[in-house]
Amino acid sequence: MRVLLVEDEADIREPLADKLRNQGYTVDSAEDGAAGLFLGREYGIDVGIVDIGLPKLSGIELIRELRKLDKHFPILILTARGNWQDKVEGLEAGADDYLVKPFHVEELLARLNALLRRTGGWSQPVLSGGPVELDTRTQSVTLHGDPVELTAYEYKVLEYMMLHAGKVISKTDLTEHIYDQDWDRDSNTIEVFVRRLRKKLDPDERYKPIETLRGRGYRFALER
Amino acid sequence: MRVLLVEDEADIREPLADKLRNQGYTVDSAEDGAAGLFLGREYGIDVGIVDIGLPKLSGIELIRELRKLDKHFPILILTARGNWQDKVEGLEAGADDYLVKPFHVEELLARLNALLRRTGGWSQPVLSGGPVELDTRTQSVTLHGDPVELTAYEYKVLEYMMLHAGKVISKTDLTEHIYDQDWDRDSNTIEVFVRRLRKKLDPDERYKPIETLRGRGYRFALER
DNA sequence: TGGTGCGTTCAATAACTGATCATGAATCTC
DNA sequence: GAGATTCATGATCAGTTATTGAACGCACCA
Repeated sequence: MRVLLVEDEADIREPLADKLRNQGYTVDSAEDGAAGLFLGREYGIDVGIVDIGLPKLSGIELIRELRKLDKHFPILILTARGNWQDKVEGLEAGADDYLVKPFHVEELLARLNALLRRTGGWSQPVLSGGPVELDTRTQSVTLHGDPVELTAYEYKVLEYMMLHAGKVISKTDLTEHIYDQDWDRDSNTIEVFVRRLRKKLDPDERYKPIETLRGRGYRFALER
Repeated sequence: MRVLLVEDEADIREPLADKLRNQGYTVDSAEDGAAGLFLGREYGIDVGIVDIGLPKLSGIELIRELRKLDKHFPILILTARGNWQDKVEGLEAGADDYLVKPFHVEELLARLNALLRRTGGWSQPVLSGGPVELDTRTQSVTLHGDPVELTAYEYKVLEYMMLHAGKVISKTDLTEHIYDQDWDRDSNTIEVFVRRLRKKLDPDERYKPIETLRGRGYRFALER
């Protein structure tokens, strides 16, 4: 899950980004609207958190621009206390929910989850495909009901694949959704993770949960 | 268990806060409604004790604001003798119980416990996971039915983990919920507590009640 | 005032994980 | 079918993170 966080106050942005990463999200953060727009356009963002009062390009304008670019990931806006006009304007511009500052990080997380669930990002908290089940709440994975130990990155790769089960996922998609910054193109890290996942999820090579589509990417089998 | 205590009279607030800490609660106290609102929104509060007659923002307003922010932790209000309107208004605003001043600390504690039990703050008074059981009422822990002696902080760590059994709990989560002020320290205190807990709860390393998720945190095993 | 308990800190080691490399297999292009 | 791409795979490495035993120091109590 890749989050775009656009907030000018470092005191809010940094700890929030930390917390989000902590929760397993991949975070792109920007301190002004222009940078936010760039990130939102360049990367495959899954959900946005946007402060309304931003330098360079206001949050409202940022959202309008993103929507104009056909970027329809859900957006949660942050508004200062009492500025309810901002809130209304933001929602009209295409935001999906709002939160009044100051807020507690826990609250934002709850809202974010609710938003993702509502908009179908996480349609269900438990994703399943054949014998493998992934619970996004506990970040745990089971194979035939038995727990499977995954490392942080293995989990991220699998989560993204299962979230888009049945769809072809290119390696750049994966890298983009999994790493905070851009990454070396000529590294086979993803292949290695896929290899490890296959080994853990299908040791006998019977279910083949992850197909390879040469030249295009991978696909997580829908059902079996 | 983190309590938000909002009371302007220091003569009542301070000893009460002490007593609560004494009982194992983590206490955030504020002397006016505005500060209370800030704390209530900033921290992950589990239960609130709010005086109705507060400066800056009345107890009633405070409760309304908190509820508006989707903060649904149970709240116990304190009202002056005879002001039964306050009581009614408070309950209407979203409080869950009330206590008339002056009161005995013991009485408040009893009410608080009853409230927590009733509202499911402690969904159950006894949390269990595998061979270990934790009774929040007596703050006692048993392993296979045999009592286990824990220090105050060991207990807090365990309680928080068991309250969120199955979920990944980062070390920052733990520090935030366990210490009154979240001072970010770059120390390994949490690791040490986890170590001591493991030693006491699973001396033979057979049940592994506390899993480590490297880079992510810890997880208390759901069942075994 | 000396002892005890407990939270914290320190330091050394152990374990893990993400990245990389090297090599071989599969598939595509011409 | 030869050569080029792309992917698979096992091994290894270096940096990070967790574990662990011990010691420290403060508060409390007798």
